[in-house]
Amino acid sequence: MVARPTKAREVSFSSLPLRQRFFDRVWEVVRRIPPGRVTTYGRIASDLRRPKGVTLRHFKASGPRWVGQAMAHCPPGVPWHRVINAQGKVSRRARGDGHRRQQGLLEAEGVVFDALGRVDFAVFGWPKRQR
DNA sequence: GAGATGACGTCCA
DNA sequence: ATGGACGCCATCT
Repeated sequence: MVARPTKAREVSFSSLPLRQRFFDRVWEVVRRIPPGRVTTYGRIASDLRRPKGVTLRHFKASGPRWVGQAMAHCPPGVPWHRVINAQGKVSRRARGDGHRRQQGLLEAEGVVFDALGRVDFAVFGWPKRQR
């Protein structure tokens, strides 16, 4: 899949955007996260295979954000709420209050947030952190 | 078409 | 600990 120059709207049906392919892979991973566990955008990105044509540097810098984009466009049935940021917190949305709902869903699954709104990855992280 | 913006992470003061 | 700048670029205004 060669990254073809996207001339504004000419790509509507020419091919499934590279982005869509990547999103599919992300959702596949997120679906495997068990209830009551959480993982991070960066962890998912680094676990996924880097798309061809994307430099390591680029992927490292943008991968996590692409995962975030994938979460923003999740199809029904994907436990998007189990993905949080590397600081152990629920990421605030630029608009809306989805992050509140997210924390609520996690707490309903037994995930505990400390006073600073952080989750202990040693307890709730997925995959389970080895030590 | 130009400019701003991200459901992030890392580094440095 | 924590606050701010930066990288990177596809989308959205």
